[in-house]
Amino acid sequence: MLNDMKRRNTPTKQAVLSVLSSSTKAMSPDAIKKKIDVSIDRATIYRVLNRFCDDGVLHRVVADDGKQYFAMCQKCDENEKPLQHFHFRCTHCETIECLPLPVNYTIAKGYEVKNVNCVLIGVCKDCA
Amino acid sequence: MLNDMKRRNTPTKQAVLSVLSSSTKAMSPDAIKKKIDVSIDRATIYRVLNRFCDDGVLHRVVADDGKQYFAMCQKCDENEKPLQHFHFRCTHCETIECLPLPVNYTIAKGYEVKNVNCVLIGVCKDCA
DNA sequence: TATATTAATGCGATTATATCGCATTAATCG
DNA sequence: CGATTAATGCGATATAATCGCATTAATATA
Ligand SMILES: [Mn+2]
Ligand SMILES: [Mn+2]
Ligand SMILES: [Zn+2]
Ligand SMILES: [Zn+2]
Repeated sequence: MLNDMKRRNTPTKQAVLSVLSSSTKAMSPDAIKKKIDVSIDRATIYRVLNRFCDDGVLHRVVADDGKQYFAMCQKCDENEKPLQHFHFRCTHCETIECLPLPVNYTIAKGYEVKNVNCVLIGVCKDCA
Repeated sequence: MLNDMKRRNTPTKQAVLSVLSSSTKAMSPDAIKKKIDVSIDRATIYRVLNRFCDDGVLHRVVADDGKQYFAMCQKCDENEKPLQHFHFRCTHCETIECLPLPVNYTIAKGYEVKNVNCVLIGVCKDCA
């Protein structure tokens, strides 16, 4: 937990985590909502996802379609930094996946990189 | 020109190009609009920018704020592919710049990368 | 130069994503 | 059980971007 606010365990949070942990892909709030049987308010979904990101449970990718996608963090527990990796958006099956491909860069002196948001766009191996 | 549709030369297009060619940064449609003296409709700005992207005159970056930014293409004339490079969004001065830093990746076999959208987020050298 | 063609524009409406305020509900703890 | 307050539902709101359509004007042609 990066945030010290007390969190409560709720069915909504459990359901969201359940959906994302059983997915190999990053998912949009709407796609997550659709995967949950019971009706959950849109605003609640967003708030749950944002809190999980704050807490380092999930990470967020903004794709080139301007939308947010969420996925489980792998190395986020432990005090390790979350692994910065590329994402892949397949224009055919319209999915976004976390690639096991770290983002490497050698940036000019003076810049301070705090975060990255990197998406490769094309056709995934399942659709090729 | 990647597109064979006949384009007409208009004051709006000239103004947009003038603004972007005198900027080292990628700019949002709204920022571009503000830099132009005469009033131009929002929809027109978007259409002009989209056409320029289609024609390979400009390229588009979607930042992690979900917004679109536009910048001149360097290697887009000629029949060369446009250079795929990282961008940098400074959270302090709120600008987005094209970095002279190519995006390199070795992706698993089967994937076909058609485009990239890569943004590094942090504090730029002018703000550090 | 005058006229025809149609790309480009202005304007309003529309779509879509995401957030916010506030009253209510319910998780947690003593 | 009762108190505290995090979490939720609902409606309103903010913002980005696009679309339909009538009008304007850039360009080509006579
Ligand atoms: Mn990821
Ligand atoms: Mn660029
Ligand atoms: Zn695919
Ligand atoms: Zn800066």
